[in-house]
Amino acid sequence: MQSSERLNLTFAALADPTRRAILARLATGEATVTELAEPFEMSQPAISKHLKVLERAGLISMDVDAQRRPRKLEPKRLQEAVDWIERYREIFEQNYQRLDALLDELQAKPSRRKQAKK
Amino acid sequence: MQSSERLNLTFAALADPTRRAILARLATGEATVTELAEPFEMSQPAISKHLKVLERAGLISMDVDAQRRPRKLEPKRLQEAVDWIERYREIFEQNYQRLDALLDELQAKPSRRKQAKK
DNA sequence: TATGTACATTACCTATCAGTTATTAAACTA
DNA sequence: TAGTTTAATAACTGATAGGTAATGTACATA
Repeated sequence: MQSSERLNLTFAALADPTRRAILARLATGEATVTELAEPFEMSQPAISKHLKVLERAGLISMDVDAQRRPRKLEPKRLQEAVDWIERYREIFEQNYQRLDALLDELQAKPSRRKQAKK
Repeated sequence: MQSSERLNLTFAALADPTRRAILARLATGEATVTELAEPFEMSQPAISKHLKVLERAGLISMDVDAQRRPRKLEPKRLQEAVDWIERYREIFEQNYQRLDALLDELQAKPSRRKQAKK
């Protein structure tokens, strides 16, 4: 799968509060579907759907234990998401610092700041 | 707005490749709608809609310059998104390290690893 | 072997999303 | 002032998301 496609799935998966809560729970350790469903006022199939979304995004994986299907967190895709954001945030911060320096320099000389382009 | 609601909007906004490309462009500096639309095979209203999604999420903001409406990046919400992810990734990594240590310890004694619960 | 448990799958509904074309508004320019 | 540029808005469409209830399936156990 393409990196861009993976990011689509990852960010879409993270956009739902139920799914974020499931990930938060799984950060503390494996859990079965019943355990994961317990805190929510939602049907079991609804939780299974959310789990499928998380699985397609590669954020969690499944084990098999008799009729139980414990899920666990897969942090790799979380890291990819962070990496994407950080890259652009850093470029921006650099520009911002350059802009700041420029504004400081202009202020040192007779001020022309805040003047609109005419 | 609630923190959870903000994360919903932020991650949903990041889930679209066009919107991520717009953010990437804005990381290098301000740009008008026409400039932002140029790389895409998409109508101007479509881009305006994407910008509205990014704006609602607080990821960008708008200036006014005559009939132009230059947008710029607002990195605060990007940071919030990173913070959310990192929190749970870290908890997980800690557990993972504990698990590793436990497995090492078990391996030092007569091995019972990989035995399924019966 | 019959029953209960854990979970997946299916069919369905409604709301939202991502795009379109057409139109409108505001500001610059010849 | 007439025409052009920049961008927003409205109305429409098809696809997808998130939920439901009903059903099916695999396994454990009495």
